[in-house]
Amino acid sequence: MKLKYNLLKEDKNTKARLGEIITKYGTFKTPMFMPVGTEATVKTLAVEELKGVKAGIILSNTYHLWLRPGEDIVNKAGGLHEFMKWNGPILTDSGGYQVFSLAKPKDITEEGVKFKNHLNGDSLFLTPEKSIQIQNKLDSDIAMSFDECPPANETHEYMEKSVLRTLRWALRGKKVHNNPNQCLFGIVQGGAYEDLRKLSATKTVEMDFDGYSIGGVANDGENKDMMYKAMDYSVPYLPKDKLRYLMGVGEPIDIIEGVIRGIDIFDCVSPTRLARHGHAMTKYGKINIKNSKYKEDFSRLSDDCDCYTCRMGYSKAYIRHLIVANETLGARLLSIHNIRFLIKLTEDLRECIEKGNILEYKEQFIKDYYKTEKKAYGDYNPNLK
RNA sequence: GGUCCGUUAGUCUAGAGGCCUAUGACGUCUGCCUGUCACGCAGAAGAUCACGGGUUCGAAUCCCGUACGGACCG
Repeated sequence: MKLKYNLLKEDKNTKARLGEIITKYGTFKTPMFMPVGTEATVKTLAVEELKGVKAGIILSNTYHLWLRPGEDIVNKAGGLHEFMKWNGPILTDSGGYQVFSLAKPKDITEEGVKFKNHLNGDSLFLTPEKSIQIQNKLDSDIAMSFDECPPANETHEYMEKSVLRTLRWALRGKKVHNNPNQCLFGIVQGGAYEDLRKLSATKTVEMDFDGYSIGGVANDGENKDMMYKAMDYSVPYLPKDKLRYLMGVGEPIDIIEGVIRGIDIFDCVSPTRLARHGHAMTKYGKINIKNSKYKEDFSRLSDDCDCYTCRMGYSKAYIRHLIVANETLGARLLSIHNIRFLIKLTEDLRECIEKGNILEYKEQFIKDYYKTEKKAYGDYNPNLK
């Protein structure tokens, strides 16, 4: 059975929407944040812990599983769900993002992309067809089209060429897609160029995918305007009855801005990577647990957090000790906390859509979060309907 | 008691008269991380080169003495 999206409610004041996804592996509400499980594991977390943070769906990665252990082994295991014992929905990224970070511009051709295996330097070639075939075998619930993911600051000339190629690649992938249990999403590209986002979105929608994502926005963290424009220029052309996915985005404010702009699901490595690097996300900004001021701070990470780490009452001092001592439990406790923080954020946003107060929520969130967060949150537009 | 060896940031260390306002690692401190090449990356602080004297234009570096540590001999 393929996934089904039900639009449950639209916000009166913004483009935010409440929905639900029904899959063979369960149902979850949107907006939703997807933890990233690149190597068929959300780093440091066991399946029980993933359930504990109330993850509705996770993301895994075509590129990594292709190289190791290989899609055939995953297939023999009975597919990705059975292999990793996660019986909830899974989305697989196409490998586009990884490949383009490994490839040189000259190695991107119409046929596909030549690049070096990051594990052993072998020369590899990935095509749209190959990416989809691998994903078919991985047997994820949602496969992503193989797209080119150029930096948002590329020239209009290059971006146009790239958008057109990504459209041709999407069609090629769609033609070979062959897994009745798996749906396939198209990806809108075009950087921050209004005409190209429109072109990319309308042409991708014409191909009639099971859902749509907006890509190419998580390349430049400094420039939030570009990200917001990319959404504003794409979303109007996406059908209301299909899921919308903003790829790679996971800063809390960006999730809020995304939901307000009509996005349903997000993914990001930040909660787990930040955790491994010793940071905890809180409503008052993120904290660096390695800072010496937490040495004797026996309070929990957050007073109103319902994650396992906080419920247990693990203190900042203890978690700091674990991170400093390079003990894996530290990364695990922080990963649990951070993922739960982002999923809870999407739960709050769902409640806001029910109540119709998402803009007030955003204002309050910014006040709290950027009170301590040093990085300034620049101009933003409420993006009213 | 004698002979020899050693002593450089919190720790281990590079150093053989000018390239030393002293190297590197670990530790400490701070920052960064947005479809994971990522338990990673960047930066900072931290040393009167054991102490005192001497040789020399110039000493962490050579000489003498002292202290401390070690080895061997009485």
